[in-house]
Amino acid sequence: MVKIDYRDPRPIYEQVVDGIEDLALRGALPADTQIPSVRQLAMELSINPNTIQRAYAELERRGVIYAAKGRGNFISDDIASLRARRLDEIGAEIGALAGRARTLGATEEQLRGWLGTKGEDRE
Amino acid sequence: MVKIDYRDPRPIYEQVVDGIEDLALRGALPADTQIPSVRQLAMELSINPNTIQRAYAELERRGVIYAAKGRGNFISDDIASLRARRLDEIGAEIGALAGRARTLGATEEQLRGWLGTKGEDRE
DNA sequence: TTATGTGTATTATATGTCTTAATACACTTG
DNA sequence: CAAGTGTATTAAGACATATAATACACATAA
Repeated sequence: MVKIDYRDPRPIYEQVVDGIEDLALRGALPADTQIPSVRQLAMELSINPNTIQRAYAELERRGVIYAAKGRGNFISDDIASLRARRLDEIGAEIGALAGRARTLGATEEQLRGWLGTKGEDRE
Repeated sequence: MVKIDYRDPRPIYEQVVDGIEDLALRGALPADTQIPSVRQLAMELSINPNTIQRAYAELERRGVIYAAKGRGNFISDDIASLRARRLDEIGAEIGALAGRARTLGATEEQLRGWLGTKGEDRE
């Protein structure tokens, strides 16, 4: 479901949040799919249930999952809008990095090259 | 010289490091320019000298400044290579974000648009 | 109804990072 | 020699993270 990297300086709960959000936004977990229970995932990852509880609370706050007391946690409907929002954020990050790169003297060719994979026009 | 933003979740010493590195890489502080002493900058920013000490140690580790005991701290020569390295890092970040954006369904047009300012070809 | 598995909330403890505080010492310069 | 530098050390507090141990309400299947 998710993997924890203990060399990653980010807190565990954040890695869990990002991991599940990633699966949801990519469509790997369709809407209304049930995800592991708090205790299940804690067992699987060998971490404390409270840590998963915190991660799930954050995922619910973000609208990635919804909780049904006594039944479990499920992937939210309307992942599309979450995906769009996330793309906006990524776009803003890329824009900021591009501006910073230009400040340091990067050329437009470099910038386009960093985007990779398409429109490369190699000589 | 540098400004601290207390709403910024990053530690103070890190903000100082990034601020001075930025000034150096942009060329705002030429090579061999003396920067404020540990105690001076601490006074100016109303923070503890130990925090500046830590920031300067990190800047020296990165090669942005060099220290001369009893005299002060100075901007390093060969800022050019540091700038190049930083641009490589930014390029890698942009590449990663671009890949992630494609995974979420971003179009090449979107990606180019996010780079901003040039080659927009607006209709 | 009961048992089991859910989500949820609470309190306590331990650990690590960040920051401040207070010194101390070696070095450079006027 | 005095003042200003870098540098190192020890202590304390605030805060975030994670674990531990419960407790309780709800849903579902036996």
